[in-house]
Amino acid sequence: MSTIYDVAKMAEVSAMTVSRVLNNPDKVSPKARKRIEEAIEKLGYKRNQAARALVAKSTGLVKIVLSERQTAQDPYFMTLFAGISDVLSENTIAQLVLHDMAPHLKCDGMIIMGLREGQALDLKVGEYPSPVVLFGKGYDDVDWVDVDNVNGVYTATKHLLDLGHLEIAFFRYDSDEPYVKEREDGYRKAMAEAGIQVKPEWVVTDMENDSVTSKARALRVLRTTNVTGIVCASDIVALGVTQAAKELNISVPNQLSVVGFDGVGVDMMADPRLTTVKQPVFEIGRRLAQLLVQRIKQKQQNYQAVQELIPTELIVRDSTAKK
Amino acid sequence: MSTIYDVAKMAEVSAMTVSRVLNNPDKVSPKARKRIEEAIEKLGYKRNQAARALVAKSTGLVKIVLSERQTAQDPYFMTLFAGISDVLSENTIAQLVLHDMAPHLKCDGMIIMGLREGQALDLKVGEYPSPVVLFGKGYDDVDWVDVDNVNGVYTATKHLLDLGHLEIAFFRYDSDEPYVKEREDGYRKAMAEAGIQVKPEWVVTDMENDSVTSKARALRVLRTTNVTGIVCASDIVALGVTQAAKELNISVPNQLSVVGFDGVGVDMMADPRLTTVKQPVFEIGRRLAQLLVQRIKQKQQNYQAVQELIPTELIVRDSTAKK
DNA sequence: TTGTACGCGTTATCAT
DNA sequence: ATGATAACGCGTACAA
Repeated sequence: MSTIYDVAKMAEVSAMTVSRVLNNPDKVSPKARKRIEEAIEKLGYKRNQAARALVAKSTGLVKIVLSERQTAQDPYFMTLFAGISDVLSENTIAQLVLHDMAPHLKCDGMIIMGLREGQALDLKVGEYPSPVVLFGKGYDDVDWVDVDNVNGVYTATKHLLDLGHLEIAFFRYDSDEPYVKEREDGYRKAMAEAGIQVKPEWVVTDMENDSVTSKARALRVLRTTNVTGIVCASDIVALGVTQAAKELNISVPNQLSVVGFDGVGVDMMADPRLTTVKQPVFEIGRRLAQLLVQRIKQKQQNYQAVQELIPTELIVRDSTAKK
Repeated sequence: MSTIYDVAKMAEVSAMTVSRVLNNPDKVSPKARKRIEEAIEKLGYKRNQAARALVAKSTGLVKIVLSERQTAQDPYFMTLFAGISDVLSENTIAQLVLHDMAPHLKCDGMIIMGLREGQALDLKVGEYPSPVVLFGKGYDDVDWVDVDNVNGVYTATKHLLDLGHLEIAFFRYDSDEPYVKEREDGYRKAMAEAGIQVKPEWVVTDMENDSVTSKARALRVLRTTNVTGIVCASDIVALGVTQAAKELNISVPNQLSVVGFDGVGVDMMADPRLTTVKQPVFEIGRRLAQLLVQRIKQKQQNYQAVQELIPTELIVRDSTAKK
């Protein structure tokens, strides 16, 4: 593998001039530049990234941290990851996917999508030498990008209200992360605005985000209440609801309207296809990475944390109808 | 950021001894080692990967090359990618996702899943300084991993034959890649073994792997032939077939049995759920990466190309039944 | 067991 | 516009 010295020798200049052609071409005379470029071509010279990184004190590497649950099984995180990867690779930044912060490993930046169970994230400002971007609301003084959960479910609930539904339930599940609570807030906000008192039995929390669990709950609720609309904290929950309705011979959407949340594939697996609140997951991934790349390039100056809420989109399909 | 020299100073040894603790801990006296480890801890020392790479002439980087079509929109490639990423990251090898081979960029190895349209892959043995693993059958002297398409469809066809079907069609599509042809071969093999003459109108090639195209074709074929079983070159094709059957009031699986191929999500979106030939996509991704990592570690010795055919699994669901 | 000296390929600084 | 030199942090050969 040839080096700048080989190129320099062939072009009869010093290594420094070769380096200039690579980095500041306009600071080299056209004649010399042409000779050098030819030599580069002939020798098949490739920049040595390691050497560049060594002197630049950069690594060209970004860590992507996610919990074990956030894996290939989950199309949500795969899409997010694809978006991130897209932007990073555009910028020739390599990525390493990890399940913890791997503090012994130097990098130019980190995107944290989740941590290993039990690993609390404690980031203090400036504690990390390289920029960090979080997926999901985090500390006030750290950059993050999140979905606008409140507005998403608000819109979904309003959709049902507009269709004439009055008795609308919200099916949520337990989570240590705040997004489920936010979605509930969106529901409550829409109901309050419509002047409808939310009955306690309408807001049901289950342990798992899982269609079997959800189906069981739906059977229970549909038998004991008069709800005609159900807003779900996820498409998986909504899938369970459609299954329960089928078992009870309740027609969706004629007798029951159901709205999901996420829109990453499960929504299409339900029968009927779900009306859902779609997250622009790939775009969110891209945004996370863009923010980080920007930080890496601007290097430390101007540390006002950037925090963005990405809007969702209500996709109306076949699981909702007029009351 | 501290270096081995800082650690050395604090531990009152030479930098060399620190380096030994990092690489060959057993060649250092326990006392010195303990002091050094404490110093590392106190200083928060992190190895400089760039410096290591520079001297080791390695990059710690692998390129993943895929075509534009193979993106986030496609769960197949995302899953494959997730498998690759899984193994590489386990081995602390960073990855860069590209749409061409980026020859100006040095790396320790490459996994090629596809190339930009029109970019022919011409790999000559030993031409590439770093190891390459291909997804899909490639040159004889290059490592590759592929799905066992022939056996996959053979099994699927045999499944229909075992259910008593005799007039079985194969719906394929055009592709510049050989896998569709291989799937057809599997179909023909099973039919031949069963002693059934394949009629020309049974093997239908469409331009696109697309459910709309496929639906149109299915309408045509179902109207003009007596087939009771259709083996499809992909789940997307099979999805189109179920849609056509619904339109013609042909019951799947009572009047028509349909088998798909892939098993990456679309199979669950069809109504009824498809019997399909499932590829272990994530595992294939892992295997690709494992092979590459092995090559990188063993560095050039023993260059017998490794070529693996990964078996598929027939998943019987609701789209096939006895004739 | 431990240390010295040098090289890896590039770039920044300072000179010419 | 161009070049000489040092420095980046680590590993390896060799020496002690």
